[in-house]
Amino acid sequence: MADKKVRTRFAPSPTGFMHIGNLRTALYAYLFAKAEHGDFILRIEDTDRARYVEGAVDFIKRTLSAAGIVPDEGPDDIGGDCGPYVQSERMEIYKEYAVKLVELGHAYYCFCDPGETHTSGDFGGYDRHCRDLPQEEIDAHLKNGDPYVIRQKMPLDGETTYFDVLHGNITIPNSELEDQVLLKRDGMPTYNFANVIDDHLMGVTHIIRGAEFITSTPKHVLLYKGYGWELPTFIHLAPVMGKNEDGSVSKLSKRHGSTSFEDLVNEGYLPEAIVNYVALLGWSPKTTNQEIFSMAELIAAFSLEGLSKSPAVFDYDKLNWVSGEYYKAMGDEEFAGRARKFAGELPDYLEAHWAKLCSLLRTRISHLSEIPREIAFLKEQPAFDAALYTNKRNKVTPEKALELLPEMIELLEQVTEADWNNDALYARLNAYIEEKGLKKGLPMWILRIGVAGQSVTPGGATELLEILGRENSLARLKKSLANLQAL
RNA sequence: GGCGCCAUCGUCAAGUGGUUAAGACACCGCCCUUUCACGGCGGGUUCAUGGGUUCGAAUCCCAUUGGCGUCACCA
Repeated sequence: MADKKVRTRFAPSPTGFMHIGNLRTALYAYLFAKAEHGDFILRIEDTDRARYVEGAVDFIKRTLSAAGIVPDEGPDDIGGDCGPYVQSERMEIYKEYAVKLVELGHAYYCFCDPGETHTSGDFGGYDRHCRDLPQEEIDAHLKNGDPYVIRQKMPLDGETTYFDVLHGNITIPNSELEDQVLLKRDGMPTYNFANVIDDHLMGVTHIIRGAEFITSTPKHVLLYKGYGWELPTFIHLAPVMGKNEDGSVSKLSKRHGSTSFEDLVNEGYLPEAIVNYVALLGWSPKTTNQEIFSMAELIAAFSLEGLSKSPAVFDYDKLNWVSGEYYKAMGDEEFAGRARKFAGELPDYLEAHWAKLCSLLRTRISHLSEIPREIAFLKEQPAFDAALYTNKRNKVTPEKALELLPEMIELLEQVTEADWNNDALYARLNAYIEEKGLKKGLPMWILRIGVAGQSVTPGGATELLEILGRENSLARLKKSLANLQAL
């Protein structure tokens, strides 16, 4: 038999932000669909009126778009043949199918008040009070317009088994299954019901979702069977974890830091880099050791076999590395443009040398929000300890600094404004170094510390001199010398 | 607690009965170098524990332990 066209879906509830775990689920569903030349559907599961967040649907669409995940079908302008793609707009459909399931004998009306206790001793769930109500009683309630819910009629014994691509056969005793509500008192379906109806009606062939649904899937399976529908293929993804202060791990959440796509973008991580990293969290390519992937490359490399069934810990170190790789591969001009708004207010001399500064920053930064810290010393010369003039390899000591700094200041004062650039300064200093028979690292170190005031800097001595400008540099050096002499 | 899922370096992971147990991040060392970074080279650390099965087990089975999930008119 010819394989049906693959259709996957991402079905978020509109809660206002895109958690990294959700982003990964969406990404895998998208990658699989595209790898199989199938369709990827976006469906909004907004059946919980209490949790609805205004504008959340647009937010989800914008986020997916920024991440490069493009739905083939979905709400509003996205369109498609299986709409509407927002569950709150499909209420008549759920009602119709719920009633149908009652007729099929796999569901029943329940008139119990939600406030009443209806649990039985050894069984934790609903006590099935209304499961076998006489038909006349049901009709009377209905005729009377009494509020009701529709519950699923679970098998009382036996077990339910289904196949999961990652986990193999999963079997749950039916005694664990509650007669769950399918249609709520307000007419809205529950997740467990709407999900099945929509996945079937929308022709979803592969359900890719989080592992938290493993134990509720038998309920879904019973629903499919109740209607006589073909089962989709299930793929339950292991969760994304975060590392706690004490070294333990738990499901990734706010307390682990920035854990939404939006947060990460705001911190200056490239969307492509985030997607790249997240793809590798719980999946690895089968035929390559490649680490850096474009979306097209991910699609080409993706297969279900590469999915991991154990939880993965979100690692900022590796994200930083991936992100750094993207910036290293980026052109100077594009980097300068993206980086500018992270730098804040800049004095004129830095504004003038922004391009140059960025070329130094680009290879030593993992995300853009590191920039203010990296360039703070350029805005204002930090106070520093003379001990910074100490470097073993270059034989640098504060005494040496005291000796050479005056000479170098004198030499630099002879350089004109017009010649004040990296190459000319370097040539000038080099001549001085050769004349004195010094090791290059010695005076350069002293100069760099003197002008920067900190041990680690983006760029070497002459590069910093150029960026700071003649006047500023000389002022800084003189100040550093004065401090040194005062000791 | 019942039920279920998971278990290879600190982290992401390859591995599907016979390997010196890949690779990447991080870490350490060396080289390069006007610092750091980049780049190059090298290094240490891993099969949770205990039983089986087998000539042989990270790979199969069982138990233990641990982690996680789930038990809503939330999704």
